[in-house]
Amino acid sequence: MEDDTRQRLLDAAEALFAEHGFVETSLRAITTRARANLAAVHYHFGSKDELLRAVFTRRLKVLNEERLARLAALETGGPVTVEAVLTAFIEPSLRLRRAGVQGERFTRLLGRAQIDASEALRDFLRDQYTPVLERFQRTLGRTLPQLQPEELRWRLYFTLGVLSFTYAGARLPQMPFAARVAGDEEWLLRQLIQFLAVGLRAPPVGEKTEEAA
Amino acid sequence: MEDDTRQRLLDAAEALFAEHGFVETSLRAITTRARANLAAVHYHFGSKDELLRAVFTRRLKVLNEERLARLAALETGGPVTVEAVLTAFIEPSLRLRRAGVQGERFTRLLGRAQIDASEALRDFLRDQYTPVLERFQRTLGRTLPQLQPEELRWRLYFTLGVLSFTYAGARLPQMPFAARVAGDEEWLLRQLIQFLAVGLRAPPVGEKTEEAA
DNA sequence: GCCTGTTTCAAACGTTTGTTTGAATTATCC
DNA sequence: GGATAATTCAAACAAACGTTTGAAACAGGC
Repeated sequence: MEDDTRQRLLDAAEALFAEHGFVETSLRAITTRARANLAAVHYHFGSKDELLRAVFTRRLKVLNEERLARLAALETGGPVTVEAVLTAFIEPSLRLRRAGVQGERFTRLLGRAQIDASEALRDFLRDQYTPVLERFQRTLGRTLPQLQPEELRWRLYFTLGVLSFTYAGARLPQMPFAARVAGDEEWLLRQLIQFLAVGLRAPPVGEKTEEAA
Repeated sequence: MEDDTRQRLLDAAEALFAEHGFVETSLRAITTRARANLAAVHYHFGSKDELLRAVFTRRLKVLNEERLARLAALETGGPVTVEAVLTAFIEPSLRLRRAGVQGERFTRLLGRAQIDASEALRDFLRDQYTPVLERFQRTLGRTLPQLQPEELRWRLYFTLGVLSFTYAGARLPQMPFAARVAGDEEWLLRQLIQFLAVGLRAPPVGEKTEEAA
């Protein structure tokens, strides 16, 4: 059981980072939860920052590879719908949620990181995300040729905003959440795709399209 | 110049909290930037937490009151479009951005807080947001009677996700941001409303509506 | 059984944090 | 202008943090 401690540290860190954030989580809280010694973090990972990166690497690599594979598979066929592209991007992460409480914690951490992330982590995440986001944008642009590149980028930005916010599980007053999300990812996926697909497909703004009644 | 220091502290805290987050910002950094003594924070506000609340209160109160006033004004007339409701909610905050660098910092802080917020701040924000969100939901529900309450709530949730993400200014690889947002809030407003309005208006899911080609 | 490398452990390190204190300074009023 | 209150200031406080250390415990190979 040499790297059993390693896994327990990753699990504990993942849970606590997702729940309380990176800086608010102390190494003592992590090692206590993992039933490990305080120095174990530095022995196995070197520093707190590298522990955080390890938490991301463990799941993000396979996640984004699956996304890329799905997007690539789409383009071998004929024309592609917006819904299919969205599904290729969202479903892998949603499947992670379905897989268990640890996966759900990770997606929460992932959503948080998009806004929360400190300087150092941002570079790391950028390296991880750049390939899949560029591919995502390219595929989507081919499906929606009527959009100017800049307009497409903004709508992609909004899309990622919805996903980050939802994954992060931002608790809002009177909002659904706790009751619905747990164990009902199919409903959530359909809601997400329905909302995002029509938004992406909306006619370009150009001039003002409509206004108050 | 008794409460001049107070204002300078609020400005400095607002800027630093928005840029680096609450916990990552030390009182020493704040007081240095505000050209005030370290103890000034406790003299004027009592604690770091209360300083944060004061930063929010200063602008959030008038912001949400303006939103409520606009929504109320809408309902005096006849039928209301989704675009009008969205404008009533978004425009006041976007006007804050337009007003100057301090307003932009505040919206960034506001967007961050929706995800970042610690336990204590969450309760505070809930109290501030509950009235306007309930009103928002009620008005929107009347405009979109075909949506089940739960479906409406989710789409509202997605909407707030887009806004929080955009205000927070989450920097993504290859994403637009720096170039566009500054000084071009009209374009951003139209983009937001175009994207969100069609999403809110999308037909209810009920059964699956479409799938991969 | 001994040796070598890996892993764990308790203890301490130096910083930084939010907060408190009490005196010094400045403003306000009569 | 002297008394009174409001504000500023330098200095120190205890607590918590990430990190380091060096010895103890354990592992597997020969």
